[in-house]
Amino acid sequence: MLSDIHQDTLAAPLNRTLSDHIAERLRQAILTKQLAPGQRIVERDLAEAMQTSRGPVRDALKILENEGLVIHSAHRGTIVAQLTIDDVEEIYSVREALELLALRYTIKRATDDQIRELGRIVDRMAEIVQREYTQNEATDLDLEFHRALVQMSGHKRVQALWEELSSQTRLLLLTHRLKHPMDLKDIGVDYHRRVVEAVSDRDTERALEELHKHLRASFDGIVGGVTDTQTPADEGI
Amino acid sequence: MLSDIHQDTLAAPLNRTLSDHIAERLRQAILTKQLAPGQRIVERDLAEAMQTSRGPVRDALKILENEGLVIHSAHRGTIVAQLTIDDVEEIYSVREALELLALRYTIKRATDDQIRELGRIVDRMAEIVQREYTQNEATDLDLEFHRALVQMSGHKRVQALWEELSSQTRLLLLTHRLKHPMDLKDIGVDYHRRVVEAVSDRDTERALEELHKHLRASFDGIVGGVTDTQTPADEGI
DNA sequence: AAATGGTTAACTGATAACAATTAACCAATT
DNA sequence: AATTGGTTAATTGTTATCAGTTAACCATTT
Repeated sequence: MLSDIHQDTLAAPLNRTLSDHIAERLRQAILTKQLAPGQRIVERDLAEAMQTSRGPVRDALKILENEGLVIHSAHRGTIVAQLTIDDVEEIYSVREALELLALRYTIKRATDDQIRELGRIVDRMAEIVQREYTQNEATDLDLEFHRALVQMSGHKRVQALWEELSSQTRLLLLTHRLKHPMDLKDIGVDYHRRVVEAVSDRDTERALEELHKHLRASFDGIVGGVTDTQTPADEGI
Repeated sequence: MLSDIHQDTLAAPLNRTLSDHIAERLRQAILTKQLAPGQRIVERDLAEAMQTSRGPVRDALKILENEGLVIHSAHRGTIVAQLTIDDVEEIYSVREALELLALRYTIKRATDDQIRELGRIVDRMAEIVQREYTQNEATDLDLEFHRALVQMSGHKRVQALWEELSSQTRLLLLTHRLKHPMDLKDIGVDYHRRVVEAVSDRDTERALEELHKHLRASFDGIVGGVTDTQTPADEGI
């Protein structure tokens, strides 16, 4: 019988190409600061380290370049991107524009079931607040909420652009929160809850307003009081 | 003397790599419908046609994939993208979100000189309206205005994302306008003029409103009355 | 006739070798 | 001392070749 075959066996056609693997490993290395901002990435060395050839490595670097995690210039090579305070503002402003647009579509298109799913993500945030949690967990759950919101819009281009930005977002959130641990109650639960309620009521204006307030608060929490906009984000925030 | 050297000699460091050349030629081929939507692109054949090897061709295809002009899936190859009415709505909604965001920054940051430059683009539109002009010229000038607006924002990420979208925008504008030629007065001059005036007055709310009205009118001009959202844009609009 | 299974041709994914460019270094010059 | 010019090592851009995957085709079976 078909149903005897485990779901995963069907769902995983092992379609991922070698470039995707390498891109994922590199992405993790950058997010965990094993590769420092500004550090040079040499294709041959990386290929050797990954036990592969330069072709897939070049493809992987192209992927990361699109995500803004590395910067490439012709004949000169590739370096790990450095985020300045200006970049943080850029990332947040674009994120807000994309998420507000997505929200309009989500309110129009999401089923009640999907919106309940959104509520369950917030419930999980409320749960882990009660016990021990790492900033890593908190950030993942935070992003999971926003990703779900964008996914439910059904807007393919917004989804794609948001995913491109998400790596940079995660990088700057982690960078900041590891230095200045935050109470998840402040950054997440309440704001998110209010967004879900407005979406559930299909109240577009209120939902847009709540999401705007949340993102603004999150942004202020990161750059609060910083004036030197040229300093790399590692030092400056 | 330095000034004896012609400007172009300095400005063109011949930095463009082969991949960029191929991407540009392919882009033109797609925009001029020499490559039809849905048509398969075979790497080896393209390399031969371009008198080069598959490496640069693969790089070029990655660039076009980012711009949404082609679609690639692993082991199966690359095809020229087909735009449906749904895609047109997606492109316009994202464009609007990005351009409205850019506009806020442009009003804050652009110098009076830059704003006058914007006015001169509108003047050129007004001029060619008086004489013969092709839909191609009209579309280029239209996009040039919006590009300038986005460039003046100084917002690197919005600039990059807008450029990614611009190829698709140009494709759908040309596709439509070649079938239904439009009077440039309707699509451009007046709307653009009002945006420039609002920017010149540094009146953010009015500028946002005018740009919104312009984009909405442009969108309606394309999809007006179409209900079958799945039909490829070539047939449907 | 429709569905299944095996076979093959076409094509992409990956590797390895070669060519072109850059940047660092040092000597010579102003 | 700063600038220019040539030289070289390191690294990327490009080409050429091999390996793995897909999809079309045809024979076979139900």
